[in-house]
Amino acid sequence: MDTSSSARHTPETRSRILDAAEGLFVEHGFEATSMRMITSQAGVNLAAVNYHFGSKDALIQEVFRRRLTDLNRQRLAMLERLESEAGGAPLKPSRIVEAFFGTALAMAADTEHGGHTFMRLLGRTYTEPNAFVRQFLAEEYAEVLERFLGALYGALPDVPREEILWRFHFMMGAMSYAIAGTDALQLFAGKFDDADPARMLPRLMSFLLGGLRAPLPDYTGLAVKARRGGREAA
Amino acid sequence: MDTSSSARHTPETRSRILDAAEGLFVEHGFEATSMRMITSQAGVNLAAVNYHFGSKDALIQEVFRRRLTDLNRQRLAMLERLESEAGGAPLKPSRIVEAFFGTALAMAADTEHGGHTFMRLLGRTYTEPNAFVRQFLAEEYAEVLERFLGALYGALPDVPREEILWRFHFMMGAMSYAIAGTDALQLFAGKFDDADPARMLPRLMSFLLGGLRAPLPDYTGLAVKARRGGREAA
DNA sequence: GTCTATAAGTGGATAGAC
DNA sequence: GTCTATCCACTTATAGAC
Repeated sequence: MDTSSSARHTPETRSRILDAAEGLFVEHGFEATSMRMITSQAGVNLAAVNYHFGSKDALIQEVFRRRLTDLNRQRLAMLERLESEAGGAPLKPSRIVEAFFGTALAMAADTEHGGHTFMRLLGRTYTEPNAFVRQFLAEEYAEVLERFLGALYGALPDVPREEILWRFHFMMGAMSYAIAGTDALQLFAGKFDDADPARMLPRLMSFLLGGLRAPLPDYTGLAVKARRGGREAA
Repeated sequence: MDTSSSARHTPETRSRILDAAEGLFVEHGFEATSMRMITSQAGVNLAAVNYHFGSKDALIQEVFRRRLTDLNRQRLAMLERLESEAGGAPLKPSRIVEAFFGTALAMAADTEHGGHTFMRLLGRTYTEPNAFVRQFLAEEYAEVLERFLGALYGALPDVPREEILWRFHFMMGAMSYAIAGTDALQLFAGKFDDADPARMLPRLMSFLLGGLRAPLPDYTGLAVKARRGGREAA
């Protein structure tokens, strides 16, 4: 944000800190990453973080804002292009899904400029315990989420909105694991022969669309009251 | 609350600590949860954790082991029952998926004995940065994962194993978000009208099976280079 | 803008009384 | 097994020199 001409002498310190923080947050999480780790990784002085960002929390926020603004702008632009091309007609669900998740996967495929690192971080942060981070993320996402859900409601008029909502949520979970799984997860470690990022998009898209267009669930036979305790053996 | 006023003997100190830790880990994460928070929530002395478990890391491990052993035993028992019922014939994919994810959702529906709390924690922990936690989880899951993947390979002989592997991974992501989403996520906050846990199983199952049985992705037009590990699927 | 030094506080872990 | 009192490594954040 600081664009004063006198600050020209150290133009990199800010972004060096952001890059270092991004990488360390992915590797260790927010709490386990100390200011000392960040500044030493970035090759800057310990006090620089507080000078440039004010606090650790503000730094975390800026790590997300810097990339998320761009990602969500891309998403909205893509959706608007689809809508103007369709000229009032309902969009194909596959195009909507691709506009939302394809942009994310494109960013995740960029290993050179930190996009991959960031998307791993983002995927995990949806379920982040830190309340302030979740709150901030929800605000950053509010508009784009509203727009894409609205587009899906229009594209799938026969599917109850509640189901679309849940399925969109499931899709976000699948995507997070898709990105995390290529290198972060130990669970499937050594099992994947083919983790080519270029194949991830068609791979994930098939799965997502299959799930989105699946037959609606059958709720008949469910007790009205929620059952609890899975212990029972019929 | 206080059961005995005379003797401060608390034979259940261990489990009180485990319960408190489980809840606080979900709410704040491992790093942000201090021993002092845990012991004060459990109503026991600070030193009790180190006496009973040895260290904070060992406590974390025990929080998982206590429930995961049971969950995975249920899963394997369910799978074995399916296999013995089928008598050598290949299983239906839907039954396999239900055996794995249905047991997890049943545990997540149990809000009274902490199952719900634990499943939220578990879902997040697959992508946990803490290496020691991930490693431990991978070991706990090794057998059950091997067995269920094998069953799916047999049930879907025409689908390349690599695709099944990825899709299973996607399914786990969807399930994690399904469980987390009912109360942890802020992103969709206020949007869900119907978060009835009893409806979650059919809801999620439709999505998962739709994704698992989706048409295979079309890789034509993608560059074949940049593959690692070298094994080519025929 | 960058640095050193330090303040003010929290973390996990333990020794030793009971 | 449970408790108190404590150790000290390590945290974020800041004051003030350059």
